[in-house]
Amino acid sequence: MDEGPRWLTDDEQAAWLAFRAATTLLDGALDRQLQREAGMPLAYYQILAMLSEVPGRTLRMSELADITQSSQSRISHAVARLERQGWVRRRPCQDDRRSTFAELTPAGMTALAEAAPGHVRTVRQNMFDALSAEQVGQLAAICHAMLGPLTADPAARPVPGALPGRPGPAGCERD
Amino acid sequence: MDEGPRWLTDDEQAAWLAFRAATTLLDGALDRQLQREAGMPLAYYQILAMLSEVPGRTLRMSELADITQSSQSRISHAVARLERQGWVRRRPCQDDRRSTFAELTPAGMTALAEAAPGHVRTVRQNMFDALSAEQVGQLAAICHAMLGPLTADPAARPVPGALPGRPGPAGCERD
DNA sequence: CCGTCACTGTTGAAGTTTCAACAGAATAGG
DNA sequence: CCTATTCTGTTGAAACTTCAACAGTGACGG
Repeated sequence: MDEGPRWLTDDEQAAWLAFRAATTLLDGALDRQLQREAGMPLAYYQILAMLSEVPGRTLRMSELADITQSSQSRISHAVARLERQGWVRRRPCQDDRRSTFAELTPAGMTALAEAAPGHVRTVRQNMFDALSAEQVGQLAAICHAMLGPLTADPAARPVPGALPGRPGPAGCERD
Repeated sequence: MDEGPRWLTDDEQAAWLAFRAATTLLDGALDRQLQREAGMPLAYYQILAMLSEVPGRTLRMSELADITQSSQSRISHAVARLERQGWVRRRPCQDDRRSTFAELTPAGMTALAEAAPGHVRTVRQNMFDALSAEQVGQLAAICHAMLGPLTADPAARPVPGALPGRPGPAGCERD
């Protein structure tokens, strides 16, 4: 017989509330700082950041969606806006004509370079400056433990149809 | 002379990426589960949950905004929708006619009670089941450490000029 | 009393995300 | 070859959040 849900213990409840408060406030602080000083929301900054760290500064739309833990639709809308702003350019993929490349433009690279210091400063102030080196390690371990179920559970992933594992064989080569 | 921003160390960078991924995926999983099984987003569930845990199941709008770490505008829109749905009722405040009470209705209490088990199950599956008791304690300590700067920095709070402490005895000491 | 300022909450528009439906292209099978 | 299925990405509408402006109320000082 099912006992009903196992509610959270007092310790878990306390951790949960603190976790929710901290992540919510941090997200808001990062978003507001970037909007104010760089004119872009955090989600768009992360798109530019991911593109900047990849050879050719180019990724397929679906790779971008995977890396940023967001849906294809969201990426499509976001890249459309970043393209209007001149920070990203779309290019067709020759090997697989279903795919589209998103490429960071020089203007986008500049915008990212100007936004990065303020962003890192905000992350430091609200997170790492308050943590010991030991706590940083603990946090990494905790987050990796969470990523297990989170990446295994299909209901936890943004796009319903996606398989648990990555597409596997890399299809497209860039440039 | 400014050294430029202090970039993240490799350890910090690794922790940061894992933290971002874990919190983003967890948020999405919780939101999708509630939307699917209870027809409400996580933010609205939390409003109902906060109201349910308070004597009289009633809070002022601004208290609700503080507790849920959200803006007054967001609460106003959200309560408007919850009211249309019959889960919350607005009542005028006699003592201070600027204020408005938000009261959880019996229907809202029922909806919350039906949504709670699935929500707790999702939290367990994606978080606490993957963590040891020791890690739960570490996480709580880490989040409390982050809440220091996050609640101190006025730029980190949703509404500019809001009070630093909730029911704090010192309240608003500002001149 | 009056004027000024702070506080509370609402509103509408703009921006972002989600959702469902869709189209084009690759893939597998008969 | 032909068809069905899957993959990739886009689109428009609806939902949610943010932002700026606003109205009503309370608090304070002259």
